[in-house]
Amino acid sequence: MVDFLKKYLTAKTGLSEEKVELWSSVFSPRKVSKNEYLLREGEVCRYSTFVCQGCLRLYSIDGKGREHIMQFAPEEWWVADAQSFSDNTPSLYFIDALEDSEVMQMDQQGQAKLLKIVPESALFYQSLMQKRQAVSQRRIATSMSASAEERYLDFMKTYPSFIQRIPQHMIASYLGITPESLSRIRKSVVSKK
Amino acid sequence: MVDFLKKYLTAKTGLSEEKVELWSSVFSPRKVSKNEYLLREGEVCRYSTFVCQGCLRLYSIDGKGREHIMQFAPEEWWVADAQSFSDNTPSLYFIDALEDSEVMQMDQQGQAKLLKIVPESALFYQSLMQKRQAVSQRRIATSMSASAEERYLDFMKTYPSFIQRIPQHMIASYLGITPESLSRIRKSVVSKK
DNA sequence: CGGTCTCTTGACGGAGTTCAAAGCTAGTGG
DNA sequence: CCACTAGCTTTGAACTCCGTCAAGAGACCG
Repeated sequence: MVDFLKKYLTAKTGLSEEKVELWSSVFSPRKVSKNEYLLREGEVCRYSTFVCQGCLRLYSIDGKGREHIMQFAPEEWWVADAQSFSDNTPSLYFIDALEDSEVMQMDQQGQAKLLKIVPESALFYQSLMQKRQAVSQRRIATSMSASAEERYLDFMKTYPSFIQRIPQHMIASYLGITPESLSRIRKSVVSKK
Repeated sequence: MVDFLKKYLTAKTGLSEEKVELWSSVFSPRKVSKNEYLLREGEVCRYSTFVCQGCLRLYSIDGKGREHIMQFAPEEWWVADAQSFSDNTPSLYFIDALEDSEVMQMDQQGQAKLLKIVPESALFYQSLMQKRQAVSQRRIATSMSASAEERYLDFMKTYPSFIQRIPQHMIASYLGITPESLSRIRKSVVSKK
């Protein structure tokens, strides 16, 4: 579990073994079983979470009680409500596990300590944040310009591995459509081929 | 123009006069006339821009030739394609001026220099980035859960000052609806009151 | 097995788009 | 300083995509 994180950090940052060792030392392993929550709306997000095994999701629930999935997080993904994590403000989001999962978690003190002992980490997290922002921007543009079918095809192309293991109705929620619509879209996509 | 930036930095960061002086020293003033471009799709975004006077917009153009506005930037706002700016990759976006404007710009070298001479700036930009991300997340959730009318009312509540000076069809573009729809929504909102 | 959760299918309705045209407004040049 | 044009906003009518509601078929788990 720790090894998975170390391997990831080495691959992504190219830092020395000692640095990677220090970096991963601020994380604690944790097992999360399916349907277990890591964060609920109204709570403060205490951890930045790295997924070693399994799959999590980040989502909100709107005024009409409907779920809207913002992010899926399988192996090698990070999840947190960054705003809540760094400002200690109550989160608007939920995080839970779609499968039995193994994760590594860092709290705020850990983050602060990490910045001191491995200053390079700041750059890494900044670039991570930037990529996340780029994805969000793209998603906004797509939700405005593309039809439900185009969005589904785009999703399949971008995250082909997600199709296998994530339930249809959750993909629908991510795409901003109903499960019924997604079912019809899939049918029509297949028949077109 | 420089003074406007200094005043802003002092208010936002509470740093000393000398630090603010150093900070603003990495910026260059620039006048942008209405409809002038600061960035086009395919170009690298060379500057992080702070608006002192006027109003800019950040938008994309989709495959069908339609504009989708991602952000308006009046006084005291920052605009840039952060991804392109830091990675030197071609941007997917356009930035242009809705009004004759005065801005302060910092390039990558300036940013690097700034980090050395005013380390506190890193925290500031990180938090800026985080807020931007929070706004994007919220916008995604809203675009999935709310009707066009709800989105318009939400926009009016969140950015009341924009209504006065930004053309309707651009607000429609920001909201992801057609100008015709926005016109009808406005009519119905007025008649309800 | 039995019950719950997930996916599919059908019929219908409604929010928003598209296309077309007409009024308004504001900027420009003579 | 007025006249003219180009762009912005409004309005109408027809259409379309997707949501809603309802019901049935599978699949998974205790």
